[in-house]
Amino acid sequence: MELSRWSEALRTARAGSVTADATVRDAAWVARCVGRGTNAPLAPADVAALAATLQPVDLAAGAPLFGASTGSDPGVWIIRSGHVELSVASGRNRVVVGVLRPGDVEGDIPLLLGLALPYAARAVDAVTCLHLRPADFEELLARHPAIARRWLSSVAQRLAASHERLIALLGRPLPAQLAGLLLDEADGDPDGGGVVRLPQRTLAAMLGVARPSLNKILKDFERHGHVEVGYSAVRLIDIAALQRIRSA
Amino acid sequence: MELSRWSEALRTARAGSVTADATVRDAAWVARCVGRGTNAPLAPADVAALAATLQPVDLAAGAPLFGASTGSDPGVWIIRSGHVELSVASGRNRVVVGVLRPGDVEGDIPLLLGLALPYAARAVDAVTCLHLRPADFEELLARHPAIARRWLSSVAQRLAASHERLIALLGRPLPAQLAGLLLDEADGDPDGGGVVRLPQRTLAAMLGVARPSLNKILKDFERHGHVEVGYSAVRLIDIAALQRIRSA
DNA sequence: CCGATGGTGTCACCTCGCTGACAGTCCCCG
DNA sequence: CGGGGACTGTCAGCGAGGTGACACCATCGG
Repeated sequence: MELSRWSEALRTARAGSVTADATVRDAAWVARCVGRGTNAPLAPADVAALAATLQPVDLAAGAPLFGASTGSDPGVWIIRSGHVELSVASGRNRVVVGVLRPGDVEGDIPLLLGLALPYAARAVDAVTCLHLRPADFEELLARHPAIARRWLSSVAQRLAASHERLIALLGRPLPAQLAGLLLDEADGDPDGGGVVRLPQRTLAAMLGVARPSLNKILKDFERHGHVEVGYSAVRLIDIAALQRIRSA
Repeated sequence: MELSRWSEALRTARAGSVTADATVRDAAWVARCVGRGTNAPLAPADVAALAATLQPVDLAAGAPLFGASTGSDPGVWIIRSGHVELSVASGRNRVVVGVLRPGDVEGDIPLLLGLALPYAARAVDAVTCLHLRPADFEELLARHPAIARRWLSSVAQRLAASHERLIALLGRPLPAQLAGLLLDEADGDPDGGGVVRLPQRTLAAMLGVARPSLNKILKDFERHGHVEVGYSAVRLIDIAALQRIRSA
């Protein structure tokens, strides 16, 4: 059925530069559906309780979790400590489309849809996580109705959030789209304004826009003091101004 | 939080022609998330069994189900017979964004997200349906783990399908976008090729595109014998050709 | 049966963003 | 501590699609 494009990225591994951007785009959007923060299906207390039941997995920096090299291992991953990098092969280079942090839950939605994730995951530093094989996941849902109920809300909220972000992009001027994207994707950072740690190429792909066009707007924002453009990173300075531009 | 735009349509009832299109657009996309066919959370057998437990509701043609006049009645609606029209007020006219058919399930996702639907529903002909108030819905999920489990898959699939359709639109030439939209939204009709029963204005809004631009491409399709353009309806003639254009 | 309402078909003008290319800069790996 | 691969910054030319307006035609309620 039509859902198949969720994993088109992995299947169509051609290196053509046109499809490469499509691959990055799909993966980047799917990566926004990770269970995180208030949208995570499991509360920290749940995770602690489950750690006793389900075997934790320890990984050294650089070890792969799923995708490509591991032969695409289905199941749900729950990060307890460390960071995991989500990347997609595009041509002969790797583009990072997201990073998992402690508390994040990944893999449930592809499991529910019966599809593979369009990206590969690799431990950045030492990582501790829980891995639920599909059978474990089913048992978890069957034995803990309260968790199942929260998981339902979590899935709905995560998909709806991404859905809504996409709708908000349709048919708006590029500056408004970009401001919205930056605000949505900003990492809540220690020091005030957030940071978006993605290369301009990925940002452009997410908006379905050419990189030069995006760069122009970005530098424009920088000239007006709204953001600070760095290497593979954009720091948001004037949140209010960006919000104004978003809804212009 | 940002999910609020799901219902922005109803709240911001300004009649400005710019926002009117945004309203139509949002509503039309949300309407694609109705539980239908293989994505419905309930099998026909489930519905029959529940009919004994939960009070059915009968409505005459023209009666409102939810939205506007009923003061936005939350809950889940399950259509057993008849047709229900989903429409949104845009300026001082009503635009239909979708139609519910027997077996369709509507209202669960807004309930999970805690938001109102952005459109109003009205019975087109005599309608029989089941209405679950929020408490009924919770009880249904709590007492029938198997149904809860299927509901989880259903929600994931419906949102992912809409999500995926949106991604497929980004940055593609208009003809490809339109072909994709027509193929996705076509009503499986008795006689061979499907029909899309939406005014061009709604189609244009869904693509975030101006109506003249859409009309141009549509007439182009008609000239090539791919579709037949009617009043508030487009009949698909050459499915294969449209599929070719979609992935051009 | 008729008028109001809204849907469709089309145009000329103009803006926005794409194409494709090239130079400079930053990182990481060896 | 280099060197190659990515990433950023920028440009000129061009084409797709937006704007706003207008004429004509279905539909429906009275």
